[in-house]
Amino acid sequence: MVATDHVPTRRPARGRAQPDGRTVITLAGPPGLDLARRSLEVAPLLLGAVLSHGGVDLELTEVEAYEGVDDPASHAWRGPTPRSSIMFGPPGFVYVYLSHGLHHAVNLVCGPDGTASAVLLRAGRVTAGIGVARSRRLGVADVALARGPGNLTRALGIDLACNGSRLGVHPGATARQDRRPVTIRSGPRVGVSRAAGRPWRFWMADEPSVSAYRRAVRIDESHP
DNA sequence: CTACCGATATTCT
DNA sequence: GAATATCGGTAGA
Repeated sequence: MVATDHVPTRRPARGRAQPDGRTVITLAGPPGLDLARRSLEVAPLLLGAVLSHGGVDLELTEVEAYEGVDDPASHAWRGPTPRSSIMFGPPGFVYVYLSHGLHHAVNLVCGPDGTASAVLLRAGRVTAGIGVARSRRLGVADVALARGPGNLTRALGIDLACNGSRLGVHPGATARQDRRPVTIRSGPRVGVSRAAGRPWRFWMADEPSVSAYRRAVRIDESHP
């Protein structure tokens, strides 16, 4: 087998390419959205913001905040590793990881450079490109196209090739199309066993695209 | 509602 | 080398 010594080139996902070859993910958020704030502050502001990639737009309906070295549930808890180092860098970048060998999950890096803070994007409602999203999620009801972090990335065509790419942020380019006031609820994060008591999950009330809560199997309440 | 389990990169010991 | 994991689909009670 003749293999090249070069780094294998991943097939780029659809979307505009950046100079580094990765694809662009954009975010249209509310006025005043500032990813340099800590994730706990940013997370609720992201509800209603519109994330775009791979020909699909979706309105975020469920997110979770993860802090860094102070948050036992964060991948950054034990300090930087090759996987988590992106979270320790400047805000406005994208952290993608592979979960359980099967699903990708996408986070937006927040907080000042040198701190680790990120918001996991858990669910959204598709507002444009629904045909593309359906083709990536065959047989799934529209309301569930981006329900759950793994399904959200699948609907958008986000995978590890997006890890470390810069987010195109457009604050003030809102976001919600209807003017209905949104009720935001918060509660414990999904599938988290350490620091399971922290109510750092935020979602829109009465929103059918929000994923079901699942408590982690193993619970360690010694780190509340 | 709960339980199981696939499948694998990354981290931990 | 072993354990873990920001999960999701399915089966069964």
